[in-house]
Amino acid sequence: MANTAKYDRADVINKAMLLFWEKGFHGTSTRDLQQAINLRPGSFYAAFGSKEQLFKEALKCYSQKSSDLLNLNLAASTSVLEGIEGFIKAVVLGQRDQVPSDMCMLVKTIGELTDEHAELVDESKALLQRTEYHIRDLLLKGQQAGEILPEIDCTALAQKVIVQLMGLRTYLRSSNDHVSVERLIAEIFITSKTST
Amino acid sequence: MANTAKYDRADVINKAMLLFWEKGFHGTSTRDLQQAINLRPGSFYAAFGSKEQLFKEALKCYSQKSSDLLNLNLAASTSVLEGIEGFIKAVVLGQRDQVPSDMCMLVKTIGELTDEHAELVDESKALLQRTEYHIRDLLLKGQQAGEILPEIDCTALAQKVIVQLMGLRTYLRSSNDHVSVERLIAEIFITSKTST
DNA sequence: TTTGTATTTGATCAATTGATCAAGTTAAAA
DNA sequence: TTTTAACTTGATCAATTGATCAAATACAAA
Repeated sequence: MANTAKYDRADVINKAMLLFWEKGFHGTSTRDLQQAINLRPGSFYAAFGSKEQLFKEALKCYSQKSSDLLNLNLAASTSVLEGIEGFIKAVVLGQRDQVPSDMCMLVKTIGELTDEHAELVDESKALLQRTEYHIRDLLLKGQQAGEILPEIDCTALAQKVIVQLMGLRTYLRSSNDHVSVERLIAEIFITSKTST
Repeated sequence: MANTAKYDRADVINKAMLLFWEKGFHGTSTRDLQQAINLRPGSFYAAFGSKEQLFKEALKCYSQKSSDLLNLNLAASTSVLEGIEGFIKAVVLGQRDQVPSDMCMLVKTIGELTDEHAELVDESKALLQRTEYHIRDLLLKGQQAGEILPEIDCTALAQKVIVQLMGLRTYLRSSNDHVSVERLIAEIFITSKTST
């Protein structure tokens, strides 16, 4: 063996994620990154190989943080539906100044990039799909617990949730209208809930 | 007077719009543009001043095309609600292979760009808001015509339409699931329509 | 036809891009 | 302590970026 790396890989990826999230793939130069994470080109390319590979790691990091936030809201709630709604509120409204962009990093990525960076687009799509399946499974659990009307198709409802998340975050970035967005969030599950 | 320009400005802006829509602001180089519109740098900068100014013109062009499509669907329909729903279907599902991207160019722009290009972000936001107001006014007209339940808030419904448009176009780009998206479109006005 | 001005052309600019590499430095293993 | 392999550093690369400009060209007005 020999020398050991002086940086914390997870921390470095997290910092890169925040910068990519804010400025996008093309809007972030490798010099921006190297400065933000305090690595010289040699270490940078030894650690990640290319800007594209680091971006892919950043996407995974972002998705993991998002998943953590969902689990946090579930743990703090007494019902699945309440947990998911708490997650939606947290993501769309709750952390606006703790985060570099109102919009979803995965949405920003599939919006920005073309076939030229197919691997990054595909990764973003896959991570979005994973989130959708996660929410579908949670909804099914809530349905079994009697929180959701038995005639509701939870696969379709999960799709609706993802569409609302995409739409609402983008709408908020565009309009900055908190009040209306809060109302629109409250409407998402209104016809699916069992009356309690 | 003297020499006259050999290009059609509207045509040039339209071609630039299509390229910007596909590849985004940073993903499109001035050389890409100059080749696509067949203009040498001198003519290019004499005509548009900068990449940013041409992008702004492209945004306006995009929004005008979108408005034209809405009016086309209204003209082809017997009711306002049918016209708006036709527009949504056309935008989200109907022209997927006639257009360089599934996603809305205005959404792509506010997603890609930061304060560094505030003028372009603001222009995109303004054009999105104009569309929302346009739809709100149409919905009010439909409500006066008895198509929409009198207790419905058309301002809120117009917001909902914009959110769905943003969400559904993005979701389709991500999932490629036509069938589900078609179902989600049908649900938009389901609780607002008067029963006929 | 001549004149004068607007347009077109292609070379070129300085800055930035993503990435490479050899030399120097560090610390674990022998 | 010596060895050795991994890491760090900063100069540097070729390519591309947005943009400028002088010279050549073309056309409407005189």
